Amino acid sequence: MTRLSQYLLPTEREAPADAEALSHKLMVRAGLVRQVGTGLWTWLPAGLRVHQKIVQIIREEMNALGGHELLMPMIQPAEPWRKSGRYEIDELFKLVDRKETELVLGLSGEEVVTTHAASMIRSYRDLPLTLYQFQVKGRDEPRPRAGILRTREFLMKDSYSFDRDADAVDASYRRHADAYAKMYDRCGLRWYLVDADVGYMGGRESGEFMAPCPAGEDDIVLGANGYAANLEVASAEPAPVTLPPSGDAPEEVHTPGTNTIESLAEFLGLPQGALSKAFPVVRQGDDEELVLLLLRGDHRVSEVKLRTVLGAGFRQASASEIEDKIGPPGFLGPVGMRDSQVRVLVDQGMLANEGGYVAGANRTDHHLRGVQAGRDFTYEAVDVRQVGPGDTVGGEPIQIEPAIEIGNIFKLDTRYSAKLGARYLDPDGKSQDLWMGCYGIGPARIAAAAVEQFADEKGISWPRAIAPFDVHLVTLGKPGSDERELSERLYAELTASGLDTIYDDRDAGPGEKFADAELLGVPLRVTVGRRSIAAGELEVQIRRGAVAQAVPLDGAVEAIVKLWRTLP
RNA sequence: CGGGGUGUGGCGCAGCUUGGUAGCGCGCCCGCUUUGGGUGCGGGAGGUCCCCGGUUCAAAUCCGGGCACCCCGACCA
Repeated sequence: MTRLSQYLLPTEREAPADAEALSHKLMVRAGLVRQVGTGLWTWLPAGLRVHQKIVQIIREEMNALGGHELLMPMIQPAEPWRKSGRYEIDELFKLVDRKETELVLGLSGEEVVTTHAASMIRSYRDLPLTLYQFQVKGRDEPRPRAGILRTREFLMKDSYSFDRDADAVDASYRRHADAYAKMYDRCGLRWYLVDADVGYMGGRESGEFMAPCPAGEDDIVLGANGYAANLEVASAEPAPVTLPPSGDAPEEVHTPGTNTIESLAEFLGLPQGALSKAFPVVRQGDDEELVLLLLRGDHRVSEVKLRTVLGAGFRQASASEIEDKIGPPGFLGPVGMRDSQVRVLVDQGMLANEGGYVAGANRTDHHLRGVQAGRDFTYEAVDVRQVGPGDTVGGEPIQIEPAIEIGNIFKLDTRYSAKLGARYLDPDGKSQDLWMGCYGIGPARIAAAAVEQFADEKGISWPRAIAPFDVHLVTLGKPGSDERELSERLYAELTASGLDTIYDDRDAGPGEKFADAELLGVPLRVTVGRRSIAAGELEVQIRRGAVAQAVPLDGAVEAIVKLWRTLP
């Protein structure tokens, strides 16, 4: 029973002044969510219905892939986090109880589930196994933002697969990817599965599910033949650049005061792409190493790709390190370095063009013209460039779109099982590490993405599978009127037909009721007014596109049910 | 963590420069009115002006400290 006169749906005419993202504004205005503190939100009744519908879709698909639901605690002992090496993560909420025991708020569930696996999974006969839960996750985010999009506490479905070996992990991973595809399709979203960095989860391979929309925090790169990748890791062919011809050897030129790419390009009258940019970086770790990275002057470094290439974190080299081993900052190049042992990495975006680049001469106010990799210096080719507009994949220009991350899947392999001692006996009776995968999905982000993707100037337009209600019944009649009597009957019949119906029986004007209905975004609006009675029909409006149609009163409920089934 | 901004009734805001009994629109309550796009008229309720301290006869306003929240960046399964 959902009569608006007795329901909590606090709609607002104006968005909170500090809201920026469309989903943030609309979800607050439509009375779906309310803020409690930075990154902390309450789901109000109508919003919770959306959330629960999404949760149910996810649950059904998890069960269909053979997953078993369980529920693990959100408050967890710190010890397994120390063992896994994740206790130091800044986002991890740490707490201490009255006995001074160290605890954490789970930001995901690997530590606990792997601890369980260690004690409960003994034999290859117990495998494969997939466990999942819906549990609140806590994260001490450096910057919560955009309403419900990045919060410090949120419900997440996290699942974990346990297998015998790498091939079996691949199969579990594939099954999850397929299940996720079904979930997003059922939720009515536009989405992509993209290549991604593994981040602090660690592991061999990961994929991110991304819903394109303006409020997206990430950028995704889309190209020909289904190419899709997070901008952080994307690869593409750069737009070519015309280089001046190279002579037999580099030629030194006097370039006073040109210690930036812009000033040098201007001084020489060349495009920035004809210059080479030098990045001296130090690979971090026990065996720190200074490396010189070269990139086309008009290209940018992807820090994520560089980290992958180096196999470790890195930092900018200090001025003294640069002076010591390469040359004067601002005029660095691969030829004539003070220490010829410095490794030179060349981004492959530089290698595709004929001719010679301009590079620093390792001498103040001087550069070299006509420098060619291989001929003039030895190098390793790498791909560390951040792709950009104008690049191509398979000959077609790429597209770059902002997107919300709505799910993530990882092949963890033995990264957690080895550290937490989760092992099984194989058919030969030998003890082996368990092979794992983990898979996360956030219902709140699916809701926000749906709002972003389908809203119009009047409000939200939910995909029907996750709408808070199926039908929004608006009565324009006063209590006691014929219209009201008809509305009451329709409300009962619609509800009996299985449609979740919200009934606007408030004592309010038509404009207000229509505006609220459009803001809330229920897929079908049924209006009952004097007109309806007179014409013997109802006005039924499809929210998406605001298309109205007349439905004869006779058999109206059946017609509405039928129409509803055709909606996106 | 760096930069910028904001805290005044449920929401959106003015007032602060130049100290003097706190205001507007919307919403809310009551009555009448209106009933297919936030109708009109009348009456009314509601505020520790973020907090603490200071200056002053007097502080929303000036000074000091703190807190909260937002945006950009860094960061971010």
